[in-house]
Amino acid sequence: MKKRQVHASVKDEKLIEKRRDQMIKGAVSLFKEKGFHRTTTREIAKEAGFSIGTLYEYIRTKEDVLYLVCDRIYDQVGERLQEELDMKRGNLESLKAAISFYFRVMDDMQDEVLVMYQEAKSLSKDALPYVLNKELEMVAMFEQVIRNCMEAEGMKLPEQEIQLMAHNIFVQGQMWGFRRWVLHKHFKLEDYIAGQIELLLNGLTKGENVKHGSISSN
Amino acid sequence: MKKRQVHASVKDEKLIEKRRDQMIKGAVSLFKEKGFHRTTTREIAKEAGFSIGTLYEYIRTKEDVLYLVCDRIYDQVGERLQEELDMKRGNLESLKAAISFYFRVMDDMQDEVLVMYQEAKSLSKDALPYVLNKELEMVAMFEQVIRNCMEAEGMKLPEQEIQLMAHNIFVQGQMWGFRRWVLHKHFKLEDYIAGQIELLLNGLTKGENVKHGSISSN
Amino acid sequence: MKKRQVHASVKDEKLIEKRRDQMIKGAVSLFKEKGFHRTTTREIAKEAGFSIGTLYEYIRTKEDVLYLVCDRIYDQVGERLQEELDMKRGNLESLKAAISFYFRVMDDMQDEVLVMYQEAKSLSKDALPYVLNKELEMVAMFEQVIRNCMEAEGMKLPEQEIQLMAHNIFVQGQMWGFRRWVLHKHFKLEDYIAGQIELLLNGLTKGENVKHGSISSN
Amino acid sequence: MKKRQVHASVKDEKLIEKRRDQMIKGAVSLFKEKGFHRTTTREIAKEAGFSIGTLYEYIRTKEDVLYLVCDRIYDQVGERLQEELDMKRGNLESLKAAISFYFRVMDDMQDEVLVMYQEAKSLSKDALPYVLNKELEMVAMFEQVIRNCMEAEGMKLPEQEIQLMAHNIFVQGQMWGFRRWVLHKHFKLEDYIAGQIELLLNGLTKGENVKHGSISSN
DNA sequence: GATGAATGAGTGTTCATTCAT
DNA sequence: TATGAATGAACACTCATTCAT
Repeated sequence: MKKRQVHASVKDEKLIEKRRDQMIKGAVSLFKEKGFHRTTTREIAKEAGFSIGTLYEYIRTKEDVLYLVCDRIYDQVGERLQEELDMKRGNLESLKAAISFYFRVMDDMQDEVLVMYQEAKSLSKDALPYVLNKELEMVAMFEQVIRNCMEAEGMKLPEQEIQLMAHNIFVQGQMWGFRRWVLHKHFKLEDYIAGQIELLLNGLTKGENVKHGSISSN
Repeated sequence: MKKRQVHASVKDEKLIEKRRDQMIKGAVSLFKEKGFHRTTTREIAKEAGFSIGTLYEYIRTKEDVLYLVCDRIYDQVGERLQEELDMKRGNLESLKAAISFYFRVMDDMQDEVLVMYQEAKSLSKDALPYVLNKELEMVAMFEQVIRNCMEAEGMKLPEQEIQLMAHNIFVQGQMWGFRRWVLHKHFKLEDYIAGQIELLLNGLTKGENVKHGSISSN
Repeated sequence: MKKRQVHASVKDEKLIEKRRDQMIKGAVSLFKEKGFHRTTTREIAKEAGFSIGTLYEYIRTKEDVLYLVCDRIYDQVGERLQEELDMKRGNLESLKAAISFYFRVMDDMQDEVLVMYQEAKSLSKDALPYVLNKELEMVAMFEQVIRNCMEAEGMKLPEQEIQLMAHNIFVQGQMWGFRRWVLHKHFKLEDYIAGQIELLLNGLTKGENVKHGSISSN
Repeated sequence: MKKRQVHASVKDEKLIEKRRDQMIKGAVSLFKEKGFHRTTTREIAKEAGFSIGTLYEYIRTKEDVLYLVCDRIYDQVGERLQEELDMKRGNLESLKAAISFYFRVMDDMQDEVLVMYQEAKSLSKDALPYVLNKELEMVAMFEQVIRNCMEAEGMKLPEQEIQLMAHNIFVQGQMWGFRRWVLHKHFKLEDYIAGQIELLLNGLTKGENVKHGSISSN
């Protein structure tokens, strides 16, 4: 899916990049605090460090800011995840590592993810599919990791359950951000990661040594 | 946590109940379509079947409508779930039944849940805790079901993992609604329920016959 | 051509009529002074005697005000002219009377006509044809008066010249308003009327006694 | 009346001339399409072929552009008319020729005239008199042609009617442009010219052969 | 209790103009 | 002399809320 272009009146590409960086950074911080709708374009401009007129040299509508924010966040998460996955071979260990890495990224980008998560629905019918597609790509990455893992470990899981597991991993990563109000009270990141991996994978390791020894029947 | 009172100028309690029913019904339908911020109070009044003046006889601010909506939805979900749980004894089967029932309720109330999910963050700092608390109560209900189940089946799971699993169940129920754009393309409700139960519980049933036979180590 | 409806949020037709009267009166005065584009909606509201919010209860866009103004002016001019024409039989005298009457109306409504004349072009592609059509109707009224006159007096003029003469009369009426900066310096209304009638009709009265005796070939 | 000077930062007179030519050409085309107020300075600069910064090296305000445009148009019309009149002796034939020539010029410069006609009112109180004065000069030229004609043909017309006739000629020329939406549907330029000349002059030719034989009493 | 006209602070967006490079 | 990024005052329009009837 081709990247949706956001129009800028300014020509200098380097400058556009720089200004949009400022803009996105400011916007994320404001959106986190008060949400997209309660944030004014003037506030975004001010937070970014320039005037309202300048803001509109780099976007066409307020919604463009939201799109830019979502686009940026997905790119960053996606890139970091891709890098990690490229390095691994694809056995059970690397699945765990991928999940762990992803959860850490989500922890790292909590604010951004929370914003995107809550505000993405405000994107226009035009921009939304592009953003949703990025989600699917990330889910697909997890699917592939799971498949590689299954093969390496000689396991089998119905295709639908692989998809479901991938979705679950993806959502649980976000969950650490958007349910922080409760989760962070009861879990440290390490515990959350360990716990979720345990819950996700204990079925896969049935009959083997359960690493964290957390479940024992009888 | 005591119920937050929404002020009404009108005295007749029966009337208040009736008017708020109309209001909530209309609001849910509008919020679903365009979100809380893009819906005007006039539209809510019109959809509810009375004038803007009358609307303000039963609420003080627009946000009150959102609160009323969220409150109502949680109450409905909570009540239905409680009823179901009261009927069961608490073994593995009833855990599965509870999850299944909860997922079906979420499917049934998809629109409402989606709305609440996306708009709850717009609640004031005053109203939000009350609503979040309702979430916690529901999560706690699942925790209890899981604990009952563990005991009945003679299993053990660390307290943290029980909490985590309860959260996962809760979020996966919502997920069926808020990720419908992709999930409904690949899963029928029955498959989704079966698949999630499988993934959630396969670790608990290690060594037993796996019902859906979906996992087999070499 | 059916009347273009301007949307009002307010229901009470009497009130709409009253408020729009205020609005049009204020707008004409402002448009005359600074033109449509340099007049702000707030100024219109203020001049009309109510708030900006109230203004927008009776129109949808600023352009609606212009349309309302143009519509009203044409209606008034048209009605007054029609009344006059209905009373006359249609000989040369009544043609003169009609021209004279029309010029007086234009003098009376100078401000309005000037405004309409200069700002009508700012109407949307949607509203313009409706207004232009009203012009044509008025021109057609003059055509008919001329034709009646020709017949009554036993004269003949090619159809095209009748049309042209009607256009000329129409424009010369407006001209008294939009070229007032020069005409009013050199002519009193009476002189302007007498002079134009003389110039318009001297050809028709060739060979008869020329009433104002203004032309005499050696 | 001395020419109003428009300030330029640039010194090179040749360059100023060249840039303003570009500017005026672009502006006329834009004003014609969307009017003065709806045209932005950026658009003018772009259409002229240089940057917004450069535009402001040759003018001080947007209104200067309008003034420059109006000035240029009047100069062109005036010059062409003067040339024509200088060649004629001043009898009835040359009056007709002058009118005919003027109407053709107005047809030729329709766009420019329309623009000027509709937008001149947007000139500042400062610039307007200068432009209006140019109109008066042109009207005066017609007055003189008429007077010459009267004398040459041994006719008499009161001074006021000469002035009026001159105004009428002037306005009828513009009318061909600003009422084109209706006139061009019913008249070819030739017919319009012939018709108007007929109507304008038939009174003057009473008792002679009426060229187009269009009027006959009894 | 019900109505809906009135209000005006607030919002997204534009655009003439400036000035450092 | 030419450029175009930056500015911010100004604008059209919206909408939650009030209150007289």
